[in-house]
Amino acid sequence: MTTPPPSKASSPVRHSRELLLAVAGEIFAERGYEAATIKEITDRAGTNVASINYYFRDKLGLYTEVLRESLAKGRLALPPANLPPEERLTRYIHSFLTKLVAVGKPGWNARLVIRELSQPTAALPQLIEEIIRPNFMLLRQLVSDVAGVPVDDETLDLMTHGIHAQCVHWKASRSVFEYLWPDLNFDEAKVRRIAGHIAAFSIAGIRAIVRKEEGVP
Amino acid sequence: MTTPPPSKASSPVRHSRELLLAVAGEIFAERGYEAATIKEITDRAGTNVASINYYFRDKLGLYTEVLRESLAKGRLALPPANLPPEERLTRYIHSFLTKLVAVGKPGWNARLVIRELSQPTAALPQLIEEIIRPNFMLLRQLVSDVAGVPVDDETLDLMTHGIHAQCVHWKASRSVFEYLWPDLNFDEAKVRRIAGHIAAFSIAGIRAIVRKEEGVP
Amino acid sequence: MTTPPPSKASSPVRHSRELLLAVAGEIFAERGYEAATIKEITDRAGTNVASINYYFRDKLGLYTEVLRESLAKGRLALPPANLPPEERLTRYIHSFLTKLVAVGKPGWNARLVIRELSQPTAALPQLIEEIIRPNFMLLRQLVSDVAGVPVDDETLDLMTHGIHAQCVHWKASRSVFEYLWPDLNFDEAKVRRIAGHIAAFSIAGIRAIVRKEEGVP
Amino acid sequence: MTTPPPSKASSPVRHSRELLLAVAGEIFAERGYEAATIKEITDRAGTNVASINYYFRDKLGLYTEVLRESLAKGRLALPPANLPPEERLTRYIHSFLTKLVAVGKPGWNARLVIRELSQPTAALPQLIEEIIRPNFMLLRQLVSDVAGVPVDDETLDLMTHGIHAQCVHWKASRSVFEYLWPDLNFDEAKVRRIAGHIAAFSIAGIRAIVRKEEGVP
DNA sequence: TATGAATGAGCCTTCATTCAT
DNA sequence: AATGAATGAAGGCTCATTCAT
Repeated sequence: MTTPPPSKASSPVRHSRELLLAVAGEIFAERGYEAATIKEITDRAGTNVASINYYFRDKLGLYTEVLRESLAKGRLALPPANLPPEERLTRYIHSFLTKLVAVGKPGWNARLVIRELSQPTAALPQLIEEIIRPNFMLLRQLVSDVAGVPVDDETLDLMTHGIHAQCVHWKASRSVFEYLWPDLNFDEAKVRRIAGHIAAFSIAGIRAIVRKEEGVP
Repeated sequence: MTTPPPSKASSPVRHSRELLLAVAGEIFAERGYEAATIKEITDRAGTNVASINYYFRDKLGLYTEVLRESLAKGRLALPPANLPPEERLTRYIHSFLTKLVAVGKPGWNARLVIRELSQPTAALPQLIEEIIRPNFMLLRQLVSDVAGVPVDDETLDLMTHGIHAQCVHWKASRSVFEYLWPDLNFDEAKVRRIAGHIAAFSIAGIRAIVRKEEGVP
Repeated sequence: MTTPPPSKASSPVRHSRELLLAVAGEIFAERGYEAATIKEITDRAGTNVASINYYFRDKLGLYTEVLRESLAKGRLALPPANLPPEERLTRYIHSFLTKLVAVGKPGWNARLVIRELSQPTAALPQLIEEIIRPNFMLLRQLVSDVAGVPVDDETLDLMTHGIHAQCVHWKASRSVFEYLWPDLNFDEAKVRRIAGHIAAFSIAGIRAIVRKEEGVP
Repeated sequence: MTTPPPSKASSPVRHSRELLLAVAGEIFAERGYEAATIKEITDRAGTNVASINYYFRDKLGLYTEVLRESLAKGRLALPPANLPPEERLTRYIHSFLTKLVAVGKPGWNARLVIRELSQPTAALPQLIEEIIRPNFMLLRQLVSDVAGVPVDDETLDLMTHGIHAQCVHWKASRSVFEYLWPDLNFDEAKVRRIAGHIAAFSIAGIRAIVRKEEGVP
């Protein structure tokens, strides 16, 4: 067989390949895996349909590669450890939300991930292991810190899910927002407002749940 | 054009049509509109591909009809007005959650709706107007009642979104749960537990937000 | 089997059948046999698709019946024998032309025949035997009378074809006329003008041919 | 869109494309647009149904291209100007007739054009502008020359139509000839005989009409 | 390194036809 | 006397994939 093309090496000129990935990201996010056609992708990238086979073996190979690029950008970092827990949680929520919806970001990274959740492909496990679970564990730790006292696992999970859900919602339901509130745009002030709200709302929630668990009336 | 077959009339024998709708619901929810094939649908329903044309004109007509049936089942009702606000909110959350994830329900109704959100078709506006907005307004009223005092619109919206998000999450992220916690099953006790948690968590959140708005330390 | 429906009997009420024939005539002439659909025919006639099977066995049966009705209307008669030959020929041409293009006639009878010629079906032989050949023989006789002297068969045929062609042309090329001369309409005066022209033109042609055959310089 | 394959360039190897066009010409002429199937065309050409999409986008694209090729072959030229008008007209008729029916020619070019007239598609206007009108104007000029004196427009048109009709008739009614005179074949002698007849017949007609217009008894 | 040419497989749709009622 | 329900067959079209160059 012919020598397959380099898969990761940083060769000097990999123009077409990069271009294909960028274009494919947009189109997969826009149309979904099934509805996207490699013809549209290669047309918009200015290459031949055969280039997909050349660079990525097939359509699924292209999709997988696109998704992997999204993953790399989806990981979140913990805020500085020296801050108070509430502040750390607030900052985490803010950076999560920023990654999801802030203007100026290429929106398709997150949209692709959202779509994968409602219409999983073979790539789902990798997605979960590489970003969803790690991010969840981070958030779980922050929630635990805010609680301040040991909380049983199930309760901790429930609270973490709740906060996670409140963030993801703004991306997942975007089509509804665009329909119901066409003027809504996620500039920096708006993102800060929402993040602040979720944090305050949830911190109160955490405290209440903890108090109840401890039997405090 | 002649009148194809009746669209709503309760004639005594409409076996094939009903069957097709049920089967199509499952398959559309499972695979998505694009990936679903009418051949698979008609095979599983034991009819001929031409039956789609006969009953629903084409694939999109079938999908539209399926979605419409889901809509009819998606509307929620307000809990009894004589209960205290917190209890009413709790009950609303519980019935919402039940509709979304409870075992024994044909899960595809809600899954279809979730999917529409991440991959909207022309049917989205109808979906929004007929169930999403009405349900949102109901929940918004309940939140307002729990707050007890007038709250500005934006804050009220944010709180409502937060609660809504915490509920929907359990359906929207189901594929993740099935992967991470394969044993998780939404029996009645589990649903009650989750609903109770969301309610307690959120009621505390609402109160905190309200206090903060009022300038109470 | 069930008793087939009466095929020719003048039963009191044969509404649907008549209607189907009329509608089918228009549609077959308009679209051609292949492109016409029995659904469109039955829709426009207000009956069920199965009615075709009931009355005419199948699509071809319907077409055949329609064509036969056209045939019955396509036969021409000889003008009175006591007129001079030139006058008889002129009148024949006029009545032929009238049948073909005159306003007020349901145009599809002739159009159907024209179409059959360029796209013959199994019905062609019947069409030829029942109207084309008889009409041709009539015209041939008139040409012979105008010639006045015996003419060899081939020449007689050529002349007859020529006159026939000049008449049919106005129907066969109608789509071209409608495009090039949109205002052209075949009212009585116009038809008379054209018929008069063809007659005069052809009578001169016949005489010239005859003279040449006779060796007259 | 990308540039599909080149449409006119004379690349060295365009085997499949040419073959498809030739085969399609025959089949469209034989069956008509509706009744022709791309499967039959590609089978006979030894290619895959998808090749139609590759080369011509779809069935209509193929048909359009086939018709365009026919157009290019349908234009007639004026006979040498130094000949007497009668001789020029005779030659024109002969070359027209040759193009229409002479043996050895791929008969489908003209048959396709005839068919377009009785069953017009969207391609009709182009057909008229590119060959019918130009040819008509040529013939009209020749008729005018034979007349020798100015003739009013309507009369000139009528005479031109008459001659045109006499020629086209041999192609348009071919199915009738094949039925009534199975032995008839259009060898060179026969075509010459017919052309000579039409010319002589029509020249006499022209002269007679002109005389009548001038009031000569 | 990259692509033009070509195709197999499969999908949606249409349509004439049938049959029980 | 007529039709509602249903379907087999086939058609056009699309699309991912391959392979020689």
